[in-house]
Amino acid sequence: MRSHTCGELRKSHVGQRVQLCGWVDTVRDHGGVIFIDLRDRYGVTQVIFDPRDSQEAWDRAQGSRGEYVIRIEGTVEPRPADMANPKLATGEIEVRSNTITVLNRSATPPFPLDDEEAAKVSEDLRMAYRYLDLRRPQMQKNMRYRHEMVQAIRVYLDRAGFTDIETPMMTKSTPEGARDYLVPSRILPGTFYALPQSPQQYKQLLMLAGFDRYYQVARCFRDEDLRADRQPEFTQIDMELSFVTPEDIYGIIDGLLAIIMKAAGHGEIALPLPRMKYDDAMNRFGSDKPDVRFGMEMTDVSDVFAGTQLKVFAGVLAKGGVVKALNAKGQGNTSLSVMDDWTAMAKDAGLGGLAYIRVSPEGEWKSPIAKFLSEGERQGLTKKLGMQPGDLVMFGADKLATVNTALGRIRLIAGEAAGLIDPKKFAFTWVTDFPLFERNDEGELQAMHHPFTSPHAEDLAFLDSDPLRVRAQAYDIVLNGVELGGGSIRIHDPELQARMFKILGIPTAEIEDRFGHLIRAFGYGAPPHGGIALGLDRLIMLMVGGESIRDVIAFPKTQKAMDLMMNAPARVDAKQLRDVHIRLDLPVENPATGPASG
RNA sequence: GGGGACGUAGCUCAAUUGGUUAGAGUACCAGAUUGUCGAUCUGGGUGUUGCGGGUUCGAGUCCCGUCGUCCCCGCCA
Repeated sequence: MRSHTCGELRKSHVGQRVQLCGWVDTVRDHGGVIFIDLRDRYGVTQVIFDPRDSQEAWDRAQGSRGEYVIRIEGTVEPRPADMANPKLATGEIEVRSNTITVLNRSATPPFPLDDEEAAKVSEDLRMAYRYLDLRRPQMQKNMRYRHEMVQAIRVYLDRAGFTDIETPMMTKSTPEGARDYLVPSRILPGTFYALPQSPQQYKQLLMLAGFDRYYQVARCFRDEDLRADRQPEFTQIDMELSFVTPEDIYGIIDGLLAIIMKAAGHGEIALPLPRMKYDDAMNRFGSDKPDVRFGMEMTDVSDVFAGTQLKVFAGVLAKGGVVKALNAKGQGNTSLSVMDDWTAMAKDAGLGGLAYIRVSPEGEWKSPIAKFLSEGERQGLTKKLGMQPGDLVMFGADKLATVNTALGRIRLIAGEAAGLIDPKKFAFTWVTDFPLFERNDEGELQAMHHPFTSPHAEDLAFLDSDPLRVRAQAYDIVLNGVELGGGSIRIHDPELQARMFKILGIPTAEIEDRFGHLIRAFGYGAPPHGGIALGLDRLIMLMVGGESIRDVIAFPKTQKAMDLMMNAPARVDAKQLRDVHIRLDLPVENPATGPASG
């Protein structure tokens, strides 16, 4: 139907007879001559209709409206030099047309389809008409980027000897971790499949099967609450390798990320990517996914306050807590109302409050705590924090973990407020040596990563005596404060795996029921192996500078996990429920509300 | 589950202390217009103020409930 796309005609095509197809972007009717900007995913070309060329074509052009689908035939002509449009790649030419076919008409779109206007439109409307939203150049670009990056990843991994293997979407629920999406079985009444939270066990079994290097662009499902960077279904670049150390994984991912940065047009990055131990990440940045685009690290000032008159700090230190500080350089003029907001945030994060000192340009310390500070403490703080006139210093005092987390959050918003975060910068870091276990709310041990994660060999001695001290061979890759992915070296020894389950307090019968297949498999010669999974949506989001992974997913869900275009989830027929042996037990208060079937 | 922001024309927004017929830009429709490219000019308001209830002489505005979207906390091995 077409000889060219709407993005490719140049001066070199002048004189050629061409056929173009696309959507009407705009119609400019001058009474005589009519201009139509014709758009497809490749670009925009100006088409000119003159009644002297063809009255019939002119009539149809005049009747065309935005988003009509048309096909035109015409001759490529140069534009007079002063009428070229530098905003268009095709701006030096136009197509003089005497033939136009309206392939399809369009209703008036419910919102403007140009990027600038659409950015202001409420997101629910864009989602309800996602197919129109996707017509916008920005969304076309995002989807195209996504495609190109996945292509680059596949080529890279193929060359590195990886095999792409699909694993089941209908699998078995594993009660740890996230809530599962369940699929009822019709054939076996009362039983359910679960959609995979990740292909974790399958990929480990593939190592056992001898597939050496596996990868998959894997869809994963987690029934948890949504965020800007979390969707109930998302995509991972999932991989697993046999006979590897963490170094091997770092090397492969470093190379992969370098390729992706290049494919996204962000140039070369220095390799190897920087690394940081988990403890350092927590102590310096207060996060296991530190944003290392800027400094403003935490400093432990407990020693400065060793004999302090300040009761709050003294009390914390007496109980074995710490006092840590952030110096927001040059932010001494931060308003009290902002400080109130940040204090509320600190309290929300578990601190009793947020002590702070605003240093005036003259060097005067303006602070509710200033009068309690001794000269020695003043000097100690000045020296240790490099305090200068105009600085803002904030303190957190509590248990180490609480202070770290709370000040870590304050660091991010204070850094943002101070304009320290360069949105064009890409700062990667590995975070290594995660703890193997953590305590949950009930005080029980649970696996920080997952129960198949291998402990550090040198920490094995503490596995029973001091499990919280045991480090895992687990690692995350972080970009600009976003967790891009994580993985670990797995346990391949069935005895150690059984020991892990025991330490985690999983009863023997339950181990057999939930993991018996895995332990049995590991009894048949499991190679040492490890892997990693990268969140593809987050990666693409960061590469295209998006605010949310919804920007890089063609058909995302809302915060209530609804698809506003399909109207999913929806009710189903009683017969469908009977087939899968399900009887509904709905809350009584408002049975009429909720998503209607449709 | 909790905290916060928002909901008025197709879209983005305005509307004084609760006060007359709810406006503007844009889109849309009609007409004019032969070099525009955010075309221009003239004319046209197309509205269940998300929904339900309440207070009031009178509600877009106040109160209660509810629905929806977004951000954050919890949650996400």
